Amino acid sequence: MTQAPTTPSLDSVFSPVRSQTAFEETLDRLGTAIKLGLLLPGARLPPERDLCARLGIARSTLRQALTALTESELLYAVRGRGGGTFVAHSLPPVSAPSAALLASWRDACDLRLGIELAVAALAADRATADELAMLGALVESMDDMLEDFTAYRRADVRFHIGLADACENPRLVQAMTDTQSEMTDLILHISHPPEVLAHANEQHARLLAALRAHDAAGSMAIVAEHLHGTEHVLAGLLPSG
Amino acid sequence: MTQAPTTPSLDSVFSPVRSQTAFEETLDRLGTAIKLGLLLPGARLPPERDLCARLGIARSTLRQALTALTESELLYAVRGRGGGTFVAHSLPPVSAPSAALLASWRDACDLRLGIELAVAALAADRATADELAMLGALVESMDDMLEDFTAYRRADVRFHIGLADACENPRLVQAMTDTQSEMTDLILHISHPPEVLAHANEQHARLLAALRAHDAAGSMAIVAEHLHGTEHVLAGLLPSG
DNA sequence: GGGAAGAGGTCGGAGCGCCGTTCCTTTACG
DNA sequence: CGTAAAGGAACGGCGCTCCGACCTCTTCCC
Repeated sequence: MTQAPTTPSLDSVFSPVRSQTAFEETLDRLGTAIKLGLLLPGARLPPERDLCARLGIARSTLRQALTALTESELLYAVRGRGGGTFVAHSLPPVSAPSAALLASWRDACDLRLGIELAVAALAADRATADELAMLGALVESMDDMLEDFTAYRRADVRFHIGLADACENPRLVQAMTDTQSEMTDLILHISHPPEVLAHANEQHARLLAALRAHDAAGSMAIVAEHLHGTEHVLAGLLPSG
Repeated sequence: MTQAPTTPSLDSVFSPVRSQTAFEETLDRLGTAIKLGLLLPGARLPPERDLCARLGIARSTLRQALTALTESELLYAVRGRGGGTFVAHSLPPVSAPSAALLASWRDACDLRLGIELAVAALAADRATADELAMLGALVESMDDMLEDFTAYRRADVRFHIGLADACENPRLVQAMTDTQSEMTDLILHISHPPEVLAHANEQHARLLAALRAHDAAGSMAIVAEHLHGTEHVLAGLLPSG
């Protein structure tokens, strides 16, 4: 029973099935949203009883995650009526990238390339003038953040997720969020001089121009260039390759 | 506490966390691999004791999945030394696409676009001459399958996963497998006249030529065209949009 | 012929994650 | 001062999963 020509790897079929628990997944989702700046410092989460319903989990499970995040000082809770759970105002320093991530960040970059290319191509068709205007305002505001990398990075994440949002496809938004989160530990740990940020933001502006012109191919080319830039920066500054 | 400009959807952060069980995931993985033709009719699975180790689950859990697949007549078991679990020779007719899939297939197409674009771009750099030769042989053999859509589709899946394989990135392979599996129920349920298949296979050949020339941009353009083709076919033949 | 080996098939118990419910405590509002 | 709205805490139960030992069938090989 020999395999047909071009035998695809069955390794992927027989690779480990590792299902995260509801607790782990919740912890990851909320922690990532905070680190990415999707949940801004001081923001209030929905009440536990509402949130657990939206997440489709039991309140006790949700509380495990919230407790863990509180102990990590990413959240704090205020009791009593009008209270709630809030994102901490001063976040702890980001953790160093894990060994696993250092070993596989190139693979993650490949996935990111796909998502960003699709988003660029689709947004060229689907983005409304309003959405493009908002993204344009964001890019302009980023020109004033070149000295504050944390703020710049938060806006950068918003920009890329905003592009996905303009595609009207929740799964693309999710995929974009995932890739951004996977790379952010890496990105936050290497130096980004203002000139580099300025150059990157110029690419943002050029991308918006291409999107306004409904130029899918041009948008994709700019995005590819944009990603190659960060990839080279990472390759140069991270241990080994 | 108003949101910043270009408020990205927090819906994705607070959307349900639905963790599949190990049983469900295993069932899905194996069932999909069979339906996609990754596991050919008559192929023998690894012994249960080996397989559960590779999958990282208990043997009893694996057996639940195997039993379910046997009852669905996708597998059959042979006892005794030299026995094993085998893929059925005559597979049951594919199930009709679910309502959920019919409602969201366009979203799935968007994801597929991303994966295929990334694979095309990266394979233009990374595919070896050997890999391209094997894929070329596969494309040639597909010219003889224009009348047998089941066989053609199996080879088509192999081709696309083979491209991902050439990128040397297991995660891309996995992503490609996922997208192929998500669309295959749809694709198998609409008519594909030989002329359409011939045209699609010409695009395969053109793609290989572009890959041989290390022409990433050209490869991406061909892939985009290729996917738009099937998307239009689907749009024309599926209920509503 | 008779093991030994290699395969699927069966059972029972232990652990744990998650759920649902109930109740408590704190605080603000009227 | 009571009610409402929030977080905080405890308990019982269920289902999934794991582990391990054992059984049954079939073939190979001495």
